Amino acid sequence: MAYDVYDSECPARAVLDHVGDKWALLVLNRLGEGPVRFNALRRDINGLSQKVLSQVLKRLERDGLITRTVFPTVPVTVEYALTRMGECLNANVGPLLHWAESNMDQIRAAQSAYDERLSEAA
Amino acid sequence: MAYDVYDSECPARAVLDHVGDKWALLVLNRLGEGPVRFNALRRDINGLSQKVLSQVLKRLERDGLITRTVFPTVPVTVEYALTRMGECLNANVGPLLHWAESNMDQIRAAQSAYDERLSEAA
DNA sequence: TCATCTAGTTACTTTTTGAAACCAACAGAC
DNA sequence: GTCTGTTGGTTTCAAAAAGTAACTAGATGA
Repeated sequence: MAYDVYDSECPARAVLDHVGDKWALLVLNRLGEGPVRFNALRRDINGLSQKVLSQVLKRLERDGLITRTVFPTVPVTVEYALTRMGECLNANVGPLLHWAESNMDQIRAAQSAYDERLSEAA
Repeated sequence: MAYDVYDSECPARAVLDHVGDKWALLVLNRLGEGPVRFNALRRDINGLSQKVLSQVLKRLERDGLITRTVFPTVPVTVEYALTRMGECLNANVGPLLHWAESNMDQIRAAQSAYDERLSEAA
């Protein structure tokens, strides 16, 4: 393996900086269902601001993970979609998000137990 | 599905905030190879500061993803290891990091192409 | 004429991050 | 004895990032 995410100098780390980001994960996953327009992404992903969304989209486009298509409608509409490489990545992202959703009960139990142990110790 | 990562009010989003973090991904993945001590993690994961590492470890421990074991040696040693749930999560994290490493060539090509298009347009 | 839609950008504030110093407690070298 | 290095952290402070809200343009509908 020529690339190593554990090495801060390795370009793979730079990509991890883009991909290992909660907003990027949500955007990728949302695009996995098909092409989506800018404002639709913003509305669907609760809490995502326009500024951060446009930054995330630019990074993902630069990395070749998504495409940006402008339609000359009035007003102009812009559609974002996964590239083949983006789809390939998303195949690994989906399980991560799905895992979070399906293990929440166990996680919440662990958090409660942890907090209780802390307050007992104090 | 009772939980929804797209909803900013959902606890699943809070967990995504912990898990969708480059440092947490690297820590989890490193622990996937077996228990590791604090300073070993810090040394192995290039660029990770003590402060951030201790924050990440606390969050992951609270979420029930890792265990923290103190050995009364001199000086004291602390070992971190994945719980069963952590291992389960890591099964989804590994492919993500591996994907980044094995697709770097294609990503770098996309970045170069993107940058060239930008400079041409300017 | 005023508000609304599109997809962003810009300015400002607040939060988070990262670098470095510091802590205690002990072992071994000098 | 005291200087260095080890352990696993916490604290402090400056810098970077993120969030909030306002603003852009150009056409549509009320």
